[in-house]
Amino acid sequence: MQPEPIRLDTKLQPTQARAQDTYEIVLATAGEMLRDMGFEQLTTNGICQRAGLTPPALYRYFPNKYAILRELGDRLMDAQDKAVLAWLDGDGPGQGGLDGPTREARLAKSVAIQREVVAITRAFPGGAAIGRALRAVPMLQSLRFTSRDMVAERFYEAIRARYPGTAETRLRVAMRLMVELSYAASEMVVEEPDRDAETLNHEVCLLFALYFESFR
Amino acid sequence: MQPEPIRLDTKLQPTQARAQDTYEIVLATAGEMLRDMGFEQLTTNGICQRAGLTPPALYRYFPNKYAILRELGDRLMDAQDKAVLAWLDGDGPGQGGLDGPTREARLAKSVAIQREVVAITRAFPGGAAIGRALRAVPMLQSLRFTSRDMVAERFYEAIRARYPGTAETRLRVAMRLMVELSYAASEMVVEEPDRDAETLNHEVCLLFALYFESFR
DNA sequence: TGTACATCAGTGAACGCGCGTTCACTGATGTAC
DNA sequence: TGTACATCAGTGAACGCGCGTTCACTGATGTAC
Repeated sequence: MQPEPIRLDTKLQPTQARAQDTYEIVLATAGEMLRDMGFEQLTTNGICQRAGLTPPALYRYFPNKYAILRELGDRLMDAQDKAVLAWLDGDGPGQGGLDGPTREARLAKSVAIQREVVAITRAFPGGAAIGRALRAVPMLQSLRFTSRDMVAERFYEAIRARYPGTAETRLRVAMRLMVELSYAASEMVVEEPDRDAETLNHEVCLLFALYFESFR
Repeated sequence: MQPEPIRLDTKLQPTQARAQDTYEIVLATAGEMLRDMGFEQLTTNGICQRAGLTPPALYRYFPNKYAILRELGDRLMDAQDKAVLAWLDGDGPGQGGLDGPTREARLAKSVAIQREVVAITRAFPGGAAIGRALRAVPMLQSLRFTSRDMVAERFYEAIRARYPGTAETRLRVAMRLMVELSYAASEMVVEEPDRDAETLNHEVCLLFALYFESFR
């Protein structure tokens, strides 16, 4: 007899304004607790207590605590991905994030998006902790992978025409690596002391800029 | 009234052979369960059941499950660090891992150590999962940071004389970044399908090789 | 080499607590006429 | 514009289970003479 599979989707969507507030308060509180104590200390009763709710109010919208984390993860990744893809597409032909007249110009653009991703993560309640929790919970790892592979594929499409001399499989793997390491670098910056944040942002962008030039 | 701080050190060290076996079986079983189910599904009772022990046998050596994870983390990081530092020092003057007559020669050496770290992680029961768990449990994050910063400092010492034109603070930050991203890359390789492993190993080494050349 | 005793190692069984979750209900909001 | 009813949203209180952990004990190993 198989154990019942754990549902990860949310249940009812709130319709009234009060319900919408409750829904958001649950998520915000869960994010804070994740930040303060880590995923394994995150409990539904704890969220309710801190949020000033009773458990059935939470269970009206979320079937279990994994669904809460999934929703938080979805939102954080969406926010990051949106920013990165908008940057990649740019605001006109030849104006994408990877375009630029000089290496310095391109580097400056990279640093800007790197900084933006860090800012998004920092502004998100429990941002850094959410990323770590998604890694640690096997059930939710696919979320990270899906997001990463989607972004990597978009980068691949954006650059494959530029480097006809480079094998497609190599470019694909390179983009996956680059996106994964960018995530890791962002997480590192978020947790590092502020004084090193700017240097780290700059260095990681330089790292990838030099790497991209090797495709020629 | 503060809650009692959680001890992370092990309790008794086993003296007899049978006890040594028990100690190791606990660790090996915990590693497997970590791999199969993740940290938050890891329970002391579960470890005992799977290992064919009763709980008091476990509690004779480990005060709680964090101490088990700490010991696993210690061992994995030690094994990785030892390999990397031995590589860095090499087997004679001018024979360190970073030395080499040509870029190709240096790259080949980097790929070798990258491959070795991946192999060490793969051979370790629950290797990849241990790394993720260490990230996710706030209490144990310092383990990762300590290991990373120590290795980064050794790299810094190994290269600072070569690049007198590069600011020391930049080199230091660069080495921390490099080590952190190497960890991330190794974890990625361990979880990726085998067919991409070699390409990834090669690409990540190329990435850092090009970066190091920018210090000149 | 055998015996007595001390110490080490592990068992069987259970504990209390807090976790995720649910039941039966009350109060708040929206809507039809 | 007011009233009656339906639906949405949340409460109070508790549930059973499994978690980490411990008590009192038995069996295994080592050691002194």
